[in-house]
Amino acid sequence: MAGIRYSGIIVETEAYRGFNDTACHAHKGPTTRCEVMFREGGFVYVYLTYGVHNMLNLVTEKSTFPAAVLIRAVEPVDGVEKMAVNRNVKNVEQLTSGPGKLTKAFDIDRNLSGIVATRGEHVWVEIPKEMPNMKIGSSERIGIDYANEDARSWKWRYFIYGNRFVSKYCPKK
DNA sequence: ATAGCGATTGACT
DNA sequence: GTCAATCGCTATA
Repeated sequence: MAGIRYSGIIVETEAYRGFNDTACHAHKGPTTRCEVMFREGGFVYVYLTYGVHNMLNLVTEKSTFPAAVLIRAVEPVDGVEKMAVNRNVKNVEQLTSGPGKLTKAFDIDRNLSGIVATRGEHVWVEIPKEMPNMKIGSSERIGIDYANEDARSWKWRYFIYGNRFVSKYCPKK
C-alpha cells in the first residue's frame, strides 16, 4: 500500500441526495452504514454492495442534507500496472470502467469510509486548472429498481460523452 | 435472533 | 441472454 499512488480522471458519476430520493441510503435518516452522509461535504463514503463490491462516494452538501456522489468510472492515470495486478485484467479500458471495478483497482474498501477527502491524504479530488473540452451526457441511474418512480426517473447519472473509460451503460461514441 | 436483499461483476448458455 | 457469488446492513420480532 505505502508508496503506491493511484490516480484517474473521473468520467462517470451518479448523485444520491436527500430525503425524497428513495434510491439514497440516507433517505430515511442516518443509519450505521450511511452516517457519514450526514456530515458536511468532503468526506469519503464507502460501502459494500452484493457482499462483493465496494462503492466509492464523495459526500456533498450540508450536514442537514444527506447527499453523496458515487464515482462510477475513471480514466486510469497513475499506478496503471498495479491496477492491472489488483484487477487481474490487462485491457486498460476494463480496469476502472465501473464502480466495483475502480475500487478494486485502487484498493479501496469500506475501511476508508469516513476519512476526509479534502486534505490530499489517502483519498482526494483535484480540480483541473483548465477543464477539457467535453460533452457531458446524463441519464437515469443504474441498479435502483427498488426505488420509487420519481427517483428512478431523475437523470442523475453524468458521464463524459464518448469517453472510452465509462461503464457499459454509457455510449462510447 | 434472523430473514431478505443489494448504487455489481464475471462466467457461462 | 441468464445467473451465482457473498456478507453486512436493515427491518422486524
